[in-house]
Amino acid sequence: MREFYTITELTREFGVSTRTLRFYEDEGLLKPTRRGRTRLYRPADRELLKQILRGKRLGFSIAEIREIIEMYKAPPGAEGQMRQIIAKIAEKRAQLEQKRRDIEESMLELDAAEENCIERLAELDVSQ
Amino acid sequence: MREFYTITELTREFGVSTRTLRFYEDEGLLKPTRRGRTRLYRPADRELLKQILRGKRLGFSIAEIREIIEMYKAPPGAEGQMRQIIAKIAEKRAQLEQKRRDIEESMLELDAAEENCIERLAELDVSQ
DNA sequence: AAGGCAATTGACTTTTACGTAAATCCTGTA
DNA sequence: TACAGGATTTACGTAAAAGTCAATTGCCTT
Repeated sequence: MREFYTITELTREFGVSTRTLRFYEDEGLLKPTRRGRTRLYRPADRELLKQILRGKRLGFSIAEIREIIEMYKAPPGAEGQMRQIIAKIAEKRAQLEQKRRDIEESMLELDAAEENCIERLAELDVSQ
Repeated sequence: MREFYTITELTREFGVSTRTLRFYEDEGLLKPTRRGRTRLYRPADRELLKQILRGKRLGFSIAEIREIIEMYKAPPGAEGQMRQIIAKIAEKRAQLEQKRRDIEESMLELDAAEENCIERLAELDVSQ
């Protein structure tokens, strides 16, 4: 595994702009190290970016994604702290489960629409 | 099944504002009938609203949702037309499948994070 | 008929998530 | 050393998706 990625390497790999990566940094989502002023992303940063983009595809806002990330990297704190995080995890899981149900229902609708189309095609064929 | 719903009934049922419903109407997503100037939503409009909100939860933009809706209500057209719609359906299905994969990966991460928390709690217990 | 309340319209504002442009700064190469 | 090509910073711009506010308007009730 490579030690570092430049900003443009990541933009090419993931199809995002440099502006986007810098924006995520401003928002506290990414913290690449620097050589002088130029950003160097390590494999861990790259994994984090993957997580961020997954979150985006699922419709989470930057604020929500930040919340998740900070949840993951919370330091091993006191018991109350731990229990809070566990509660947050449960909440996120519930959101994902809702999305999962939404997907299944949407899939069913697509299936119905497709069958409809196919039926119409068959009718067109017959009437020829 | 009721014949009509008022705008506020729907806002209460789905937790959206009247402004939102009017906005969706401006955007061509909903077309409630009218009694005078006041909007009356029929069960079909209510179902459509459900679809819209599902789409929103999954992170689709208004434009994408409009595309899906118009796909569903496309008139039975010529063969080429039908094949185009089928292609669009396949595309949407692929998007949903991507989201499904994203959810599964996110779930795994939540699982790992939770186990981590539980482990730490156990350690705290022991050190007491 | 007057008052009250919900609904409508229209205009302006806000927030989010970047895009875009300009000026500056390195850095390797010829 | 000159310079071309990226990278950075700063600042302003913008599209999407509503929120908010104000002025009416219609309808019911007393």
